Amino acid sequence: MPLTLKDIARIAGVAESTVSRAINNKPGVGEETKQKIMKIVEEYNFQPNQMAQGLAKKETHMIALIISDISTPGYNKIIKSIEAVADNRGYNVIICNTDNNLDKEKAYLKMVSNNRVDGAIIIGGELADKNVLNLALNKEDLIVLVNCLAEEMLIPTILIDSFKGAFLATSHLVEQGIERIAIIMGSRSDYLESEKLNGYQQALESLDIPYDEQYIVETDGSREGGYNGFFKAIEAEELPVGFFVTGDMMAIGLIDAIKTGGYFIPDDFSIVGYGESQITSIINPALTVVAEPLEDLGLYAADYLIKLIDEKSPDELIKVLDPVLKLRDTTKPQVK
Amino acid sequence: MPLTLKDIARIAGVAESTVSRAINNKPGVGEETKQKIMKIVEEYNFQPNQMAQGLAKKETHMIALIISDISTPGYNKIIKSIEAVADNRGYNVIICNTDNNLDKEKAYLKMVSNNRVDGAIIIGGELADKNVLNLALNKEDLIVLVNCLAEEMLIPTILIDSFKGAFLATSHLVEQGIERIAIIMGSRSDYLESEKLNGYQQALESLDIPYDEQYIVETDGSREGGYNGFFKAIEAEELPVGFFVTGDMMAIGLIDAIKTGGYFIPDDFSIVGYGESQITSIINPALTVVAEPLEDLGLYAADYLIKLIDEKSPDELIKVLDPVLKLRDTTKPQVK
DNA sequence: ATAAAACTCGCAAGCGCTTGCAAAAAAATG
DNA sequence: CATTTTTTTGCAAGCGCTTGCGAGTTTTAT
Repeated sequence: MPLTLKDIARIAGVAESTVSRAINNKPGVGEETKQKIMKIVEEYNFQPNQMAQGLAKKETHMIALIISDISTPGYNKIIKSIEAVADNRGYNVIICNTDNNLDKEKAYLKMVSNNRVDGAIIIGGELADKNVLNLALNKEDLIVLVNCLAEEMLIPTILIDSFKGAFLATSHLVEQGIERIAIIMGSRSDYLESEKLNGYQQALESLDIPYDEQYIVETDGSREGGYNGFFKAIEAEELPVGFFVTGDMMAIGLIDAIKTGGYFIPDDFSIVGYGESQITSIINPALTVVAEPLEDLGLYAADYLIKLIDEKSPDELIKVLDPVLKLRDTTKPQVK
Repeated sequence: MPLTLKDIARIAGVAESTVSRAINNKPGVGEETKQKIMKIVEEYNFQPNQMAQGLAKKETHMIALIISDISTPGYNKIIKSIEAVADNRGYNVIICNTDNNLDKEKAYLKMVSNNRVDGAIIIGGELADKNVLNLALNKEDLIVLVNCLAEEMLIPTILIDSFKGAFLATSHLVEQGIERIAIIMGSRSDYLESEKLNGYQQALESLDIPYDEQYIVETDGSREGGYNGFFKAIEAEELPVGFFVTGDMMAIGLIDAIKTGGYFIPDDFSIVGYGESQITSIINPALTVVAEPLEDLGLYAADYLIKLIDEKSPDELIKVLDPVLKLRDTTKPQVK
């Protein structure tokens, strides 16, 4: 049976309130008494009951981490960094896997409006459903969105600049001497995907390279999608020689397809991927990618949320992080 | 401001206690009153304050998930399945990444002895440090160990039969007509690794194949370890033609090494890996592995812990799950 | 009909902590 | 030294819920 405040108070020969104040560094307790109390707290390794504290203070020191699917490659990095800063600031993070189930999502969001957690971080795609958010949340609920956007809702959001990433990727291919570049992407209706498409287009445009709809292959984002995407892409009148592929799994499929076709990378085709799951560095050849700073993403998100909770409102509502190009083995300068 | 029990009681025109009993399905409240109350609860979407409930009942409905490193490939599967059953049974899981830091681990374990969570699941390697466990835990603390062993401590444990897995792997290689099999493994001092070594030996022995210390390569378990392991292994007098490699990352390194050496898989060397991170199915050639039923692992662990919490003590203290062989492309029958 | 048993329900205490307020003690002032 | 000011401390209420117990009500048995 753990010790209680009362026990400590009795041992120290002071009132509970004094102990409480001492522990929480509140003013109104003499230096001497404080020392004495802290020594006892130390000695008995006293830790206040979080439930009671939560009840009294109406804060839980917990944040919810709402994700559609924990196993998404790369997300573990985000989770890890979120956990790290949370832990560091005295918060626990409880993980909420929604399996893309709106009901589960709503239920989890309810946790924040019911003050079961102090706030929530929502990661990923379809989650930022406006209706769901509207329905489940109150005005004063604290949440931050990561890598997804709930337009018009004025919800703090951290995201990685997909446009810039795509721009980088495409420019890089062009710099290698490639002009016929196909983009293998997920659904255009996904905001982040459409941003990538924009970046791709802009890059081409700014380099005076004609843009050709034939080179745009929309897939379901899966490995198979990438695989089939290759064969779709090479149906174009002029064979594309560069690929910008917007997702890890698609990239893997694409590489499979290219190899299956008997071609070589990067000799026959150059590829730039997008994302930074471990996988891409492991496959052979190692994929040149636009890497997302996932740790930073988690870091900012957690920091932001905790600032919100501590009522130190952060500066910007939307924080955009820059991706960086990681050169590996799927691109190389073309010899003309 | 969320509704409270008192509000509901007022609305329903009954006492708080009655509402409480109704909500918790406790006896002592008439069917009619109960209906009425439940209707109101429904209508107002009332959810009891978890803090208060926790305080009063001394249970938190939270379990801690203590892991050395969340990003370990494959662990996301365990986490996901744990979260799934926890959610299903009305528990939240809070994740605790220790970074292999014993102090952090101790701190997290304190959460259970301080009743901040109802129990904990500890996943993975060095965590089951007897001293730490002893120090941090009380007799009545509820924890279950996953894939690690705290000998002599009588702590419920779920693990995957490494011995059997290694046995399977080795036998499979032998069945392909391979006799000179090297094992690329992590540290012998790791319990699970040593079990794998045992399984390997036993398999050879049972098939009357001589066992040769030269074929045993101990590494640090990393990708580089696997890479270097290959070159170490082929120093043997007689070239091994089969490899049993006990970890994903090592397997990747090993494959790299073999390719670098200009050899082909599975023509020159056959490989059986161990583990079931996504990675192994993605690399080329896809790795034949002893797959660990990670989802089941999480599932059992969570179920076990919650049973413990609900005081329905499960049958066995130690549950051993069987791994299965997944045939892919790194082994094939040898033509003699 | 009345006594006994069986339910239903409400009162009130308590879970362990925080915090406003007042009392007591210490320090500063005239 | 008395008085005011400041600091230190303790009392007690309250956070929202659970639960033992007793009062009130209904049912069953006699």
